[in-house]
Formats: sequence, C-alpha cells, structure tokens
Amino acid sequence: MSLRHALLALVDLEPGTGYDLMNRIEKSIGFFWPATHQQVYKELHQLQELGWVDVRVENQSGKPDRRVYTLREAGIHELKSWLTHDSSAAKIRDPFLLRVFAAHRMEPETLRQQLNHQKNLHTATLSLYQSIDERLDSAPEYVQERYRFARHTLRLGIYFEQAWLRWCEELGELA
Amino acid sequence: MSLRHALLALVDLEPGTGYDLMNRIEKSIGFFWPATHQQVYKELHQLQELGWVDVRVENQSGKPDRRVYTLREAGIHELKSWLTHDSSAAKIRDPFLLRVFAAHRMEPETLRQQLNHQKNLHTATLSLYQSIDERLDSAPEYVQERYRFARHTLRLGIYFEQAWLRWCEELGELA
DNA sequence: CTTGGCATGTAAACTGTTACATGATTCT
DNA sequence: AGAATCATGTAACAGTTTACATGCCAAG
Repeated sequence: MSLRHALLALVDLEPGTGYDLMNRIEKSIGFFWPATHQQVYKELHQLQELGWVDVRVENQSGKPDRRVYTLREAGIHELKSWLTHDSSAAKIRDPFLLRVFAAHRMEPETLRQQLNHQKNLHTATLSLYQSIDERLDSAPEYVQERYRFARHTLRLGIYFEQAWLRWCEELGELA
Repeated sequence: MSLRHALLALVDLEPGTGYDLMNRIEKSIGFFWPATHQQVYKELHQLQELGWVDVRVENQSGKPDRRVYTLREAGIHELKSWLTHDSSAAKIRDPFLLRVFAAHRMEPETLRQQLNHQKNLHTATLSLYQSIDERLDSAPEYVQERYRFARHTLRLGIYFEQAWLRWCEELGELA
C-alpha cells in the first residue's frame, strides 16, 4: 500500500502529471518500488479523493487533458505521519538467482551465457545510476539540497551494482 | 509463476513434505523468492497434477497425513527446460528506502532511530547468512557439492548485507 | 500449563500485471 | 513513412497476503 506514499513524496519534491510522475518513478523510486502507469493513474485519483493532492486540469486539443497534481497540507501531514512508522522488511524477487540456485542442472555453457547477460545488465544499471548522480552534481544548489536523500538511495544502488559485478566475475571464473 | 520452479529445484536437492520445504525456503530460496506456506501447499498439489512430482502419503494419528514429495523424470525435464530460458529482471520493494527518499520531511531523531533499526536488522541477516555458510562448511563433501550453487547465492547475499551496513554507517555519520 | 514444533489446508481481500484502447504532434 | 513522445485510462487475470481452522506431542 505504499505506492500511495511514494507518490506523495514525488509530488512533494515537484508537482506534475501522472505521465510526468511515471517518468520520474522510472529514474528514481522505481528502482526500489516499481510501478506501472496504470497503478499510478489509479492511485492519483484516490489521492485526490482522500484530499491529499490538488489537481489542475488543463485542456488540450487532441490529447487527453493534462492533470497536474500538487501536494496539499493534508498530504504533507499524511507523509510526515507515515514517515514515523517503522518499515516492514524489504522484498526481493530475483528469477536469475533462482536459476543459479538450481544451476547444477544447467549446461555450463548456458550458465556462462546467462552470467554474461547479467553482467551486462548490471554494468548498464551502474552506469545509469552514475549518470543520474552526475547530472545532479551539476544541478543548482537548491535542487541538490532537495534531492539530498534521494541521492543517498542512489548511492546504495551503486554499492549493490558493484556487489553484483564483483559476484558475477567471481562466479564467471569458477564456472 | 516461478515458485513452481523454485519448488522443483528444492525437491530436486532433497525430497520433503510441504512443511519441510517451507522451512528450507525460509533459509535459502526465500531470501530472493519469498513464499508463504499457503502458496507452497497449493503449488505442490499443482506440481503433482502436472506429473512433475510424486507423493508418498504417510498416515499419522492425530496429525494430518505427511505428504512426502519427490521429483519425477518429467520434473527434472521441466526444470532443465526452464533453466535454458532467460531471466526477467529482478524486483525489489523496500519500504525503508522509500522513507529515506522522503526523509527531508522526517525528524532527524526519527531517521537516526530507524537507521539504527535497519543496521541491527542487516547485522542479524549477515550473521544468519554466515552461520548457514559455516554449517555447510562442516557438511559431508557430497552435500557441499550439491549445494555448491546455492552457496554462491548466499555469498551474494553476504555482499549485499555488507553493502547495506557500509551505507548505514555512512548515512549515520551524515544525519 | 503454556510455548513451540509438526502438518495441512480453505477463503476472502488485496495488489500487481498484461492486454486493450485512442490520438495528435514531433523527430528521423 | 514510421517511431517516439505526450497523455490518459478500462478490464481481465494472475499472484500475494491475511485471516481462519484444526489438533497432537514434547519440552520447559
């Protein structure tokens, strides 16, 4: 039930449309709290019904109306209240690790190939994280200040990817 | 839909009852593919209907019958076939990182407290992983051989926990 | 005498994924 | 001419979580 609060946090940082929020999710919160656009649009409607956000509807010809969401006082209050709660445990679902677990039944060649694929994926993710980090480096100071904690989560992501790559190499040498 | 294959992999390593499998999930596959006992029991029935496992029913007085599952040839075949497929991307859901992302709205004292809690959790998880690893160290060689790849996943878990702890300390110093 | 382990399930509620649906404008 | 971007949704299905349900035996 926390996509709700993820959206509050995002709208708090900067107002935006569902589409816009979705793009930002893909480059930030989505790394540890994935969501689809269908979920986002639905949740935004509920956030409005709860009185936590305001919507400004802008008519557009040909396109659907732009619905720009901003955070209300009640939303800030809810966000703060949620932040005092303890977090439940993280959940990871990794189909690749599942396969590694059963890899004694795998052809060595297949394993090597899949490991290589994972190495590429994690190299790409690491570069992505680093490029987002660098872009923030050259942002105005007030933006840097606002995204200070977002950036900490990014750093953890970088550590994870480095751990992945280390592991992929070690396993590659053995297999 | 991969709990199915997780179970095939587990039964492949060693036959067992749903209860037994569930305990093993909590100490291995569950770290990257969580499941509840309700899911496990249901899936085992389906595995049987698909002809991938055999069941030996042992009557017990007072307790429900023990249903011991073993892997059939068809199950091994399915497992091998699944192992040739590429894995879809991993999914992480971490409510704590969600809160860190929004932490500019958090009381510094609350953040410090929650960080401390996370540090304790990850220290505990790290010890757990290490103790499982050590127990395997002193197992007979044929067991070690069978759990070779399972152990690799454990090592990745250890790297992750180390990354977590490093990050918690860094953030603790700043916040 | 109460806690924990053994052992299996059903059912409802909630969440998340996938497929379908539309259509203008801008870039290559 | 075709792909990508902007912009929003509905509906069916699959998967997960939570609550409920039972009951013996052993250890402390």
